[in-house]
Amino acid sequence: MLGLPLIRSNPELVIQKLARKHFDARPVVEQVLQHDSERRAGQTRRDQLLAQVNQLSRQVGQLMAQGRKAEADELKQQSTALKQQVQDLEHQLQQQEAIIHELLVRLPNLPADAVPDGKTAADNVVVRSGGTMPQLSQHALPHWDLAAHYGLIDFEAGNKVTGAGFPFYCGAGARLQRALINFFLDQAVAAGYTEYEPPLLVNADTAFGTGQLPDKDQQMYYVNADELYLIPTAEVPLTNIYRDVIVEEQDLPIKLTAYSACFRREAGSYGKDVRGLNRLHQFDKVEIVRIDHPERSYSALEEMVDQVERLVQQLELPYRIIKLCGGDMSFASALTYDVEVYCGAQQRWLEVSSISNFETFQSLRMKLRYRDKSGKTHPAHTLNGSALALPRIVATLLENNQGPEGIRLPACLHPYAGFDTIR
RNA sequence: GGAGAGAUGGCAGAGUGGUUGAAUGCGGCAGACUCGAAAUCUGUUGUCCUGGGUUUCCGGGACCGGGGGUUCGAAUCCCUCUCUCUCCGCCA
Repeated sequence: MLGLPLIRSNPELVIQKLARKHFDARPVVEQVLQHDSERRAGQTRRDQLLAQVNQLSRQVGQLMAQGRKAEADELKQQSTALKQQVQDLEHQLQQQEAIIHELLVRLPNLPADAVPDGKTAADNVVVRSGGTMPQLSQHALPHWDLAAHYGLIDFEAGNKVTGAGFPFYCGAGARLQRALINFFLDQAVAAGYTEYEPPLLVNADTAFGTGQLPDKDQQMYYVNADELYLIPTAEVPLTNIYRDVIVEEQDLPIKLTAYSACFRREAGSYGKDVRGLNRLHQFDKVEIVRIDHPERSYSALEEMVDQVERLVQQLELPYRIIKLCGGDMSFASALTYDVEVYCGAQQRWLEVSSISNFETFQSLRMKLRYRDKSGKTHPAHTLNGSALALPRIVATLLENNQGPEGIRLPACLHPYAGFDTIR
């Protein structure tokens, strides 16, 4: 969420920047300002009254110690009279704080200045691209046909056992999953990220901290009996390790990585978008998370993009890196790069990674701060990215590398898979 | 799942109604000693909200797991929730 001091000191800037995300912030900002000034006035009054109460209580204590009970009783009555006022003010303050919080939580993050103008995905900007486009024959098959032909993925069994979007990987297909996960994790560790294995279920505070709650609750699977959410990405548990934490400035950056299964309800998706591996309810992903100093967070973002770029290069896939425009960015992000790979048989670009700087948006929600040399605390910047999400990588590897002898794997995967071609 | 114990500042650990934001120790920071370090000594050391001055300043308030209550006054008493530990049961 945005910080109250920012809104207080520069409401027009907030409104203006959120307009670039095509969000009309004016009504919310104005309400925030009004409730905030009322709240502060209320607090001042409450604090004054409480100071009196505290004063009286101290005097009562002294009088009692001296055995001057009658005088003490008189002061007690004065204090009791103040108490009702304090309680009323207290109640008002709590209400006001709740309202302000509700309002603040509805405001998206401000886009960075580097974010391109635009409303939809069509306005995104291709930053750079690489790799060579596959030369496939007319008879090239989409990955779902290839997966069936080589016995790599059993969609039907998944449908029966769970439902659509929960496939089984089998044989070389399962082995390929494991190979990719290990390759990605090894690469992340080599880049200085500490490997974690996170819980797959998280509580509501955690889901709130990274911004999944309250607005994206329909995208998460929810376990009623225990009030827990299945994670849509390892970002959620990883970043929340640092919820309510103050880190020392010299300990930044903090770099975390984890493999996890990810669960998404994907309500509202349909058609070719959900065919085969294109969009699943459960999928595997290696995530990288970084907590960094505000001055360094944008160079950190570039580093993370480079890291992901090296992965798709090693996988020998044609790719492009895209900077999302204001209208296409997520609620919590200040700047997002997507990495897409070209999937030859389907003849379409598929998003395999999304790398974002959230600046202080998540930190303010989860009270993640760092302490500078002078001892002051400031919200840290948080970033994360997929490095990488597996299903669309698998789809693209299968489609682009198909040939008469089978499906070739890129060299980087040979030691991990234990084979170089799927036959 | 059953029974019991507990949750205090970065850590350890006192504190059962009255200047207690909280003893003591460790750690951290600053200073003294030292060529330097160790040891020793001295001082200092939490977070958040808020008023005023407005770079280091001065005040008010809140916070001893979360929430609620009793009281003039609660870390201390009561209720409730969560979590941790020990024992029993079950189990990968």
